[in-house]
Amino acid sequence: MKSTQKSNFFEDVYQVVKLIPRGKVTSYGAVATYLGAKGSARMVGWAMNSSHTNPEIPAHRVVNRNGLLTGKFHFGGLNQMQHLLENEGIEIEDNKIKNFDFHFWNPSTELL
DNA sequence: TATGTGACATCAA
DNA sequence: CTTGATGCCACAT
Repeated sequence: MKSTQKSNFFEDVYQVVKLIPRGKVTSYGAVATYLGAKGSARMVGWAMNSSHTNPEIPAHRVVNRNGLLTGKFHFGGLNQMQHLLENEGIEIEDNKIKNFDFHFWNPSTELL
């Protein structure tokens, strides 16, 4: 167990993000709290940064606590993230998700 | 071992 | 409304 796995933390983040239903979004802090790393929302963002090696990670469904698409600059195009979200039925305005509360998917509550 | 960094969160002014 | 500062934890060098 030293060469087949990188870090459970990243893996856990990926698992949770991949479990996000279509048309739903979550926040870094929510995922961090669910993983037990409460207060370490940055770690989730870090994991997302590595998610580039994991094409199965819908990172576009992970936004900051304000529903703001802070990470869109890391996508291929600046509109890529917004387009993906809009494609799932989520409305975006000014780089921010509208009805964020409605689209919010809390792993600690929904996933359990 | 120590230092720097980060797609955040939260508070204060 | 905006900007600045601080805390947090894991990873890279």
